[in-house]
Amino acid sequence: MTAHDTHAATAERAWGQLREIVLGGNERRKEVVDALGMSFFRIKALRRIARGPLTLRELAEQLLTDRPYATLVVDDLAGRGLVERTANPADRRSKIVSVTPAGKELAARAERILGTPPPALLALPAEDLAELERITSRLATYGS
Amino acid sequence: MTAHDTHAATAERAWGQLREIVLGGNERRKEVVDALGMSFFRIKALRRIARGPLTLRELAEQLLTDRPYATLVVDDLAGRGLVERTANPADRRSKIVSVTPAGKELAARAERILGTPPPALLALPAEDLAELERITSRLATYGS
DNA sequence: TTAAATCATTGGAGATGTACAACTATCTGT
DNA sequence: ACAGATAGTTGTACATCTCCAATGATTTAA
Repeated sequence: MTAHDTHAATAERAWGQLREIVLGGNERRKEVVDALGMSFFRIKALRRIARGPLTLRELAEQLLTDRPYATLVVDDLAGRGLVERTANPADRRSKIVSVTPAGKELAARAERILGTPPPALLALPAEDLAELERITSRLATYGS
Repeated sequence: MTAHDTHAATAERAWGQLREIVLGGNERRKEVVDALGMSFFRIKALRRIARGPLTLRELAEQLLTDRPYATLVVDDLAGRGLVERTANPADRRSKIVSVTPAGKELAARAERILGTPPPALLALPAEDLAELERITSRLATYGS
C-alpha cells in the first residue's frame, strides 16, 4: 500500500485476494462432491437443512432457486434417507424439512472437508492469524 | 479468541468467516450472469482467456473440465465474437485461444462486477483494511 | 521409419439446473 | 362466506455440464 493509495483501492486489492484464496481451491469442491456422491448444490441444500429445520419455501430462497426445484432436491435427499418432511403446525399448507441422523452425519462430513483451512492460512504467524480472525469477525457480523 | 485457543482453531474460525464473506454474496454471481448473458462457467472461461492466450488443453485444465467441453465452450464464445482460435506455431496439433477486443471489453465488465468489494469491506476502519490487505497479500503469495 | 502418445474435435448418454405453467390444499382479509 | 394470495407439487422444455468413446492430424520416442 503506497502513500497515494485510497481506501477503495486497498479494498479492491484485498477483495481480489480474498476471492482468490477462497475460490482458488476448487479442488475442495470436487473433494466433497466425490466424498458425498452428490452434486455441490444438493450438498449445499443438505448443509442448510442440517443447520436447522425450515420450510421448502425458505430453502428455495436460500438456495436462490425456485420452489419446484427445491421440491425435487428434497425428494432426492429424502430418497437417500438424509432429510424428512414433517407437517407444519403453524401452516398446514407448508412442510418443515429437517435432517435425519444420517443426514446430520453426512452434513458434518461435508463441513469438515469444506471447513478445513488451506495450508497458507495455517502457515500464517500467530499474530497475523489472530489479527485476521479479528477483522473477519468484524466483516462477518457487519450489519448485525 | 480465548486464552485456550489453538492456532488451528483460530484458523478454522477465520477460514469459515472468509468463506462466508466471499461466498455469501452469491447475488454478485447472478448479477454478472445477467449482465453478460451467459453461464458463470463461460464467463470464467472468457476471463481466463482474457488474462492471456492459451491452448485448449490448458484452458480445460484450468476450468477443471475435459477437452471436449472446452472445445464446446470456446465454440460458444467464438460464436459470440468474444474469442478466436489461431494456429500454434510450436505445435500444429494444438490451437491458441485468444480474446477479441469485444471479448476483452466484456471480460473487463465481468471483472468490474466481481471485483467490487462488498459494503462490509469498505466499511472497515482504514487501519483494519490496511492490515487485512497486508495479510491477504501474504496468503495470496504463499508458496511462491 | 515406425509405434505410441497427444491435440482438438465430434458425437452421444445422462445428470443437473433454470424457468414457466398449472393444480390442489390451505390461509388471509374482508 | 368469499376472493385472492400462498405452499408444495407435478409437469414440461430447455440450457448446461460431466463423462466416455472414437477419429484425423501431428508430434515424440524407440
